[in-house]
Amino acid sequence: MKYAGVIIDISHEKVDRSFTYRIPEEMEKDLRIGMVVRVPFGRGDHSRKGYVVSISEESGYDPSLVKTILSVENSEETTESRMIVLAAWIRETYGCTMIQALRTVFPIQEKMRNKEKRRICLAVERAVVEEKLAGLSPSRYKARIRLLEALLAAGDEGLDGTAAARTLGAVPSVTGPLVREGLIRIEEDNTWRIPFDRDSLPREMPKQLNPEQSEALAQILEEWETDAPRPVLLHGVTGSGKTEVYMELIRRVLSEGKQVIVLIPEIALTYQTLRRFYAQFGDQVSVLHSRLSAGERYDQFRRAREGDARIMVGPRSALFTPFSSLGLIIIDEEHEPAYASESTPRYHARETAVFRASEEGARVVMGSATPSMEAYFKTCSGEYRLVSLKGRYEERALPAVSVVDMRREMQEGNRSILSRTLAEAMKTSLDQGGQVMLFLNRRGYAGFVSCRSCGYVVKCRHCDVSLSQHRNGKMICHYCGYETETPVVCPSCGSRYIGGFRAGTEQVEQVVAKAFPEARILRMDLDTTRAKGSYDSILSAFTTHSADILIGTQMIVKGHDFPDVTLVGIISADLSLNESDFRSGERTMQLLMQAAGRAGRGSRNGMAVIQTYHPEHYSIKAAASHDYESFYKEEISYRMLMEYPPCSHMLILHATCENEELLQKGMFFLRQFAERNQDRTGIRIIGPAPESIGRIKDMYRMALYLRHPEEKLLIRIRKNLEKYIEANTGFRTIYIQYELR
DNA sequence: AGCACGCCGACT
DNA sequence: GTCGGCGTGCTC
Repeated sequence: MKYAGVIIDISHEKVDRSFTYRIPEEMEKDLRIGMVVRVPFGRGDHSRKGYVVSISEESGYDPSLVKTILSVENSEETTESRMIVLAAWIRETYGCTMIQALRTVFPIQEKMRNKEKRRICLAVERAVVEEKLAGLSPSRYKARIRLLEALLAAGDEGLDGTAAARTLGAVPSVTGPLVREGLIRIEEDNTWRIPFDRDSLPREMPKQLNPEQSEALAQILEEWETDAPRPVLLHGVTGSGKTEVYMELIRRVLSEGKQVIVLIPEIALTYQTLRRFYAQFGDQVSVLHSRLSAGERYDQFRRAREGDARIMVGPRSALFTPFSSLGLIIIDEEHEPAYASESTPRYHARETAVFRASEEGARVVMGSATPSMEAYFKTCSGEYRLVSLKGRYEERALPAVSVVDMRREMQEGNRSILSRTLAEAMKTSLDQGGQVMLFLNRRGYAGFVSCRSCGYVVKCRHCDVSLSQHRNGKMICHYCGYETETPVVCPSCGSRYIGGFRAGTEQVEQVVAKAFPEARILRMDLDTTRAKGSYDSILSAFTTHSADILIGTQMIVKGHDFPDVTLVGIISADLSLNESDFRSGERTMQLLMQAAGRAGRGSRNGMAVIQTYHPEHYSIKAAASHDYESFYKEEISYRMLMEYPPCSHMLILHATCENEELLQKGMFFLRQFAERNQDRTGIRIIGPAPESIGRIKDMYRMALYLRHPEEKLLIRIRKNLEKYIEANTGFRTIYIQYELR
């Protein structure tokens, strides 16, 4: 006997979960997830529409109470059913409950529920209502009086149907008689708001593609002509004009009558991206971002569903736009970590986009100047098609990059954060009226220990990642849990100048202020941008040249163009290079290339200075010579050797618990459970180890890593783990998330 | 959401 | 008593 999990198509929170139904034998063969069925529901066994969200052998509910599916309503694919299939895939691949997956795919839950967003309005003159009110017995018609009085107070606007039902008890048994009497009217709201000011946005004609761009376009179209078009990776240096190629592709897809999703990595870029797309495509463009109100988000999804919008621009979540005939998904800056969700389900937008596209017969084009190892790896295996866009737009030269060896600075007696090369370059730039950006490529907290004389970094002997310094003086590996004492002298050269490496923006600001007392300095980090609007005000102050030097973290290198910037200084490439993460080399290369790309965007040529204790490292050399391919070759051999993704796959169990001891015990059992699968499957287990931030808000955090070349096998092991955790009450207070990479 | 059930005041 | 409005809880 087979059973189906069905979500009832009633818009209400309390039935927002799946109900088990028996599948009649004759349906067993054809029933699929996402299909619309009719099921008996509630006391009266009223026949209702429902969506099949799961199919299983067990009922998981008292079988004597389980009812049977009446019929298949619609075996055709609808937009909604396709989104349910997508949710089922997310659940299967990344590990979460169906409800969590559905919430991800239909992110505007509350508003989805009020499908017929109703308003209750008065249907007659106020005087008539007042007269009626006076005639009603106050003790008998409490609910009606309450409603009518509220309507009188509300005026022409009327009341929101759902809100009135909740606060005033305006349920059908109350409104029904009043509607029949003709006193009130229930209206459906049918206008939607546009979450941006259309009139402020300029319009422009399509730009002519240059020969490079035309060639790239031709290659992509050639791929699209094949029987099974592969996802395309458009690899083009910053400023090579990838957006123009996207525009041309979009124009073609629109002319086929299909729709387009444009993914961008973060909100900060939304407005300027929207501007460019609106200029070309006008009202067909819609946006989504997290600052929209629930109502605005809902309206954008509805505009998409009803064909009013045909291009959706937005972050990760825009991937779930309910287009009926999706033709193309564009993923801009494909390598950005923002595409990986950090909450359950931890889906990756790139993979999810490829899945959605393959289900719906759409194409995927992703672009980057510094592709992720994952995407580039897939172009090498032939799974994706690589299209390169060489040469910078309008022939602007890439900035000259010089790498400064900080060990040498130290030996020659300069112990300042600023090398002599950087200080001189800053002086020259400022003297010539240019602006300077100083970049701290730090992602939060860097706890590594290194030697300032020789550059030695304390690393894990098993995992080849940096160890992190803990409060108790121990050094810990965040992958395998390996522990060692913090060295007092450098094990490599014997120097005493070994210790935690810390450089904050404030510290840099002080040093710079001392060295360049006349320069106007702006600092941009989490502290200075906490207040609302300060982000934009700092950036615009710098754009208008009311400051000479901008010091900041990651946030200063994204998006904005500063034409007067002639020098970009990277204070220490080691900050990201020595992060305790196997991606540190990749991230460093990306950040450095991006930062260097900020210089010389205007008419003047730019220059970048990278300070480091590892001038020989391939990530730094590649960034300095703008040579992605040679970086890729080095990095992929490291990933291959260490069996890190994309050469192998990794299932990460993130566990959180208030009780540290219980957490450790639980993780120990999970490791044991995994070990029982080890001989048969050959998975490699690392950890458990504390997460890089071992405690947040009094919750302890640990991770366990399982590696295997086969993604499918890890998914199977995850399912077994889920069952094991479910069956053991000891895990009740431990919150576990899965991440698959 | 929509239905049943149970409570409570009003009226035969 | 009992009728009917009204609040509450449940639905595989």
